[in-house]
Amino acid sequence: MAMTIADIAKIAGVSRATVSGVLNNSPTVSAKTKDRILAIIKKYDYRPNEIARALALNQTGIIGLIVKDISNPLYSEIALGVEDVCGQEGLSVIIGNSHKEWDREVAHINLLKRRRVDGLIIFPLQKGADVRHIADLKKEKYPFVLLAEIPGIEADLVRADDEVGAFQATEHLINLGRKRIGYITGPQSALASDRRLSGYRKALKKHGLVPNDKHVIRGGWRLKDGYKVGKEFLSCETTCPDAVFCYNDSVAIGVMRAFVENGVRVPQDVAVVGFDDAGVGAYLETGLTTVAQPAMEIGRRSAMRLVELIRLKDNAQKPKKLYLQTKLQIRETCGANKKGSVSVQKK
Amino acid sequence: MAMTIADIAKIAGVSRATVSGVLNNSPTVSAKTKDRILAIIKKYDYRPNEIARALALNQTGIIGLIVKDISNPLYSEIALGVEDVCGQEGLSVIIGNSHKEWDREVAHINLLKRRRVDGLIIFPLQKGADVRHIADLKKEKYPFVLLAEIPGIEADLVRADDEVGAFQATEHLINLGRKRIGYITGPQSALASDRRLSGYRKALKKHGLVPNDKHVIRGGWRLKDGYKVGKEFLSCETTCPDAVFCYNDSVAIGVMRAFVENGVRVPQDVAVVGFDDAGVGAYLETGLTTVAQPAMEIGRRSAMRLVELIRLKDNAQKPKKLYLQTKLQIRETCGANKKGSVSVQKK
DNA sequence: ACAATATCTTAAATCGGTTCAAATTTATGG
DNA sequence: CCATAAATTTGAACCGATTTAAGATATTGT
Repeated sequence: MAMTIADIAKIAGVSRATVSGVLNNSPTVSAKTKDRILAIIKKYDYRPNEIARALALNQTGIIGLIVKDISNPLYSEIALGVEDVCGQEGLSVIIGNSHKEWDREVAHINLLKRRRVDGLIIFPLQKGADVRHIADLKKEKYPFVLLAEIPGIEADLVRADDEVGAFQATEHLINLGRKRIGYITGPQSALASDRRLSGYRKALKKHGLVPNDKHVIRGGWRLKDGYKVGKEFLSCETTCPDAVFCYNDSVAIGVMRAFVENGVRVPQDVAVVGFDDAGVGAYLETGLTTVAQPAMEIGRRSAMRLVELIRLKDNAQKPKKLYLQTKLQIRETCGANKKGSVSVQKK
Repeated sequence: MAMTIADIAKIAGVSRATVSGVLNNSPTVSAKTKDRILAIIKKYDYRPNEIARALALNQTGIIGLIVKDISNPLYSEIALGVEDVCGQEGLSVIIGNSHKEWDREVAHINLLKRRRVDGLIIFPLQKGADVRHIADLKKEKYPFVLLAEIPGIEADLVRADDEVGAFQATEHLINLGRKRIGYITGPQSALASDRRLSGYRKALKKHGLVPNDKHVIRGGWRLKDGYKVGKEFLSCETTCPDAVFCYNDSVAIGVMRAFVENGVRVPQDVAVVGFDDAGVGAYLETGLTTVAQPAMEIGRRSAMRLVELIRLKDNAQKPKKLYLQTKLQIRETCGANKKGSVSVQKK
């Protein structure tokens, strides 16, 4: 088996306490013994057992991150940000996928609590779900940060400012001279879709455009949802919009496909704007203009906040809510002219 | 603080050993006391401390997964597969990003060893790197599975069968009547690129086509690498290929972009095939034909193998190497006809 | 040189579980 | 009813670290 602190102590002819002192560089151990023991530790390649340490210290140095699906670029980039910050702090990250299933979300949280992780970052199920497990976290003062609001629960939160993002996108379309701007919503359960709708409406209002109910259509989150709505738009010629703002990029691509198939040109006839900028937009022949989520930054900031909560211990203070700026990524589906050279994304 | 096994024991009026027996449903504890204690556990919402458990059992129920960058769709899908299998086994997964940096890879492995994770799945740096840390794992009989070969180290491995994948893609191009088929390589350090080149060559050979050195060009892994090579191809008209097989999808998209910009039509003038099928191909206007990596399956199988290694304990047996089948995903850049009413019209 | 301090080291308790030989209780059969 | 076997339960050691009061050594001032 691996070396233990006792082995090192015996070899060095000191007590375990002294070795422990060296490991945690306590100032009370003399420089001489410290160096001597350090040398021994190195020589025998001794690696302190973090499990034993965690038990004694009552902290694991591990946090949990629960997302719906790590293979979704949005979440994986969030994860990257989380891991980045945590890595710097010496924390490890356990990832759990809820797959949008309540049972799995609960099971993951329970397991992570048993593992005594120091804190949790959770992208929770939202509307209509039983959220007692989250409420419990709060009651137990377990450090955690949410990546999406849960109605009825006041907790630390980090997310993109959807409303402003949507507002800016819509305003951009208006400034380009578009008059009949449509919005394709996300799935019913997505609060973010409601907020984006709200930003969209505010922009119309500000510029004196009258919202047309026919232009707000329930969509979804997949390409085919957008495609379907695109066909719908085309069927009623009189009200066909000259610009479409979409819940996300997949929907935007779907709606574009429907348009293009029917000879409707993007952006000449209809401009299109997506949301998320989740990796695809830049690869399209006609680059997709989209509201970029600061996904990496969401990950980073939520991790930083979580670290704060963990350090604070006595977190009696009020939860902080952080709304990060989106960035309108202008490409060819509206705004930018098609250029003769590749626009190479940095990153 | 949270309840401990001692608290439950006291409440139930039994010893800690008995409660422990209940938790691990040992057959020696009577049904009656078992039910009674179970009720108490539920009532007080007692959650056993997995840290203490890990210390006593000398196993953590955690595994480590080290990839280059979790925000890369290929790796995030692998991660999904790993987490899926591990979840079923009650294992948690710690993810570490090496960012292609040797230091980080080593640091992650070291930390995970200190955390006494039960095993590791590693996508390692390859060519030219110091791999002693991996060799050490083997020496210490630490259970681990690699997702890419390391020259000189015999270890358990799960990866896609690049060579066969490349062979099939190339053969497909040949069967479509293409005669001058090019290959754009990946970065120098990628062993996978060499294997794909080899598959490509075998296919040419099998069908009696003479390989042309001008058609194998060093590329890279980014869109702009492909774009650059595309321009190169175009500059020497006489040797311009009528089909290009690319190291990955990004390169394929880059080369397509170069072609399209110069009025060369895909697939009519030049067919293009990518590799990976990492999420983008299906979203393009002209769907990208590509060799799909079984990423999820790679994750699943590597996790399954790791679980085996962990269970086996005495893993004196020979490492197993698993090469998973790729799948040629035929879309419009070669092979499939564009679906829908509109054919590929110039804009 | 000696008492008073300042430095360093250690023994033992603790964290919250598991394990197993030994002790206790219950069941069986003659 | 008692001896014996079978079924349960328990006490104490253990996993590998940290922590702190107390003990040991070294240093200082006079």
